[in-house]
Amino acid sequence: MPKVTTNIEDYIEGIYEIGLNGGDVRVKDIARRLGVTYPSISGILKKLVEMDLVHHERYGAVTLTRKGEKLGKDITERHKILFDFMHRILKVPSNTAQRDACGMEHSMSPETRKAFLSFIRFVQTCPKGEPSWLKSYYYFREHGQRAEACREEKS
Amino acid sequence: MPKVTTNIEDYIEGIYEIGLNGGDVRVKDIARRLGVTYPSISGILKKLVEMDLVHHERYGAVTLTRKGEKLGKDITERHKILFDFMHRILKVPSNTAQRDACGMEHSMSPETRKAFLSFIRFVQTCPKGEPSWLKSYYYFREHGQRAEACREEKS
DNA sequence: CCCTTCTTTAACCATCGCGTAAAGCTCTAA
DNA sequence: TTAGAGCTTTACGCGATGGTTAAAGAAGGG
Repeated sequence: MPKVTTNIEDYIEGIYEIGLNGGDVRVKDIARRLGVTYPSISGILKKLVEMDLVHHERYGAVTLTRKGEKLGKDITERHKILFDFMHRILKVPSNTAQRDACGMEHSMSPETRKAFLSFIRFVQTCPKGEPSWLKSYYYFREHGQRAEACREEKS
Repeated sequence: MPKVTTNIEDYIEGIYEIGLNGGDVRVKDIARRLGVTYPSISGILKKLVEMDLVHHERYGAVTLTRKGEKLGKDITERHKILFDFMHRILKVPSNTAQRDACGMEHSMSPETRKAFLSFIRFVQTCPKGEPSWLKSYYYFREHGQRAEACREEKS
């Protein structure tokens, strides 16, 4: 039984996201998204079927099994969490955050994921909008030292 | 010229960190740290020499070139930054944070790295010790909703 | 100077991840 | 209804990666 490599995860993620658009997921769609040739996809699909991650019969559309669906959703969410944290909170430029998330998403444990997600929610549900401490962080990063406001923070 | 794969990075990181203990870095040290056999190291070293990342002559000790030193330091720091953020700030358990950092360190751009580092410094240099908003985050993560104190935060 | 320990060489192996060429389906449009 | 375009699969091959074992060859301490 083949192992779930990062490449496999990328394929499953791709298939999952193509599926979100509605409509069948065809070999050509996957090939286009991943930037490889049709035969490569055929080969990978064999492996994915063997691993019980996708359903696929000759010349048919590709669908994720329950297991594949779970994995696809999982990776997609890890990606989104990392991206959101880096881009929306750390304010890392969008394309950089995307690239980094693509690599990092494969190594994120469920525990870390939960911690990041809570953090994002914590920031985004702040009743006052962008939290003051976050503004202080941007200031700190920009100027190399703390703003005055930060020192008045309540305990 | 071989590419700098994540594996190569792991070897360089390993060599760099062994070197920090002082004393020569020998093939056996690297083998023990990376959990592979001596001949594997000999093989890899050929590649690392070719890539101008290490100096090494037959039966001699291994030293990093300027380029290798830079890379080793770089990766080690990315690892540390990720680990510190996840463990010390997000409070992800140490061993989990270590494992995640090992994978994620390879995909961290300089920009993201700077942002994380600033964040850690921002938290750790808080004049009042652990910032109140961070306590609020732990509370939020634990209880699924914000503590009262958080709503009183100053702008 | 010998013996242990370290290191290297040589040969080999299993995947992996992709490609090309060519053949085989499918489905549509005339 | 059939021809052809487009999609998919098969067969084959390739180069890189990342290791292994077996055995030979240095180094160095007693």
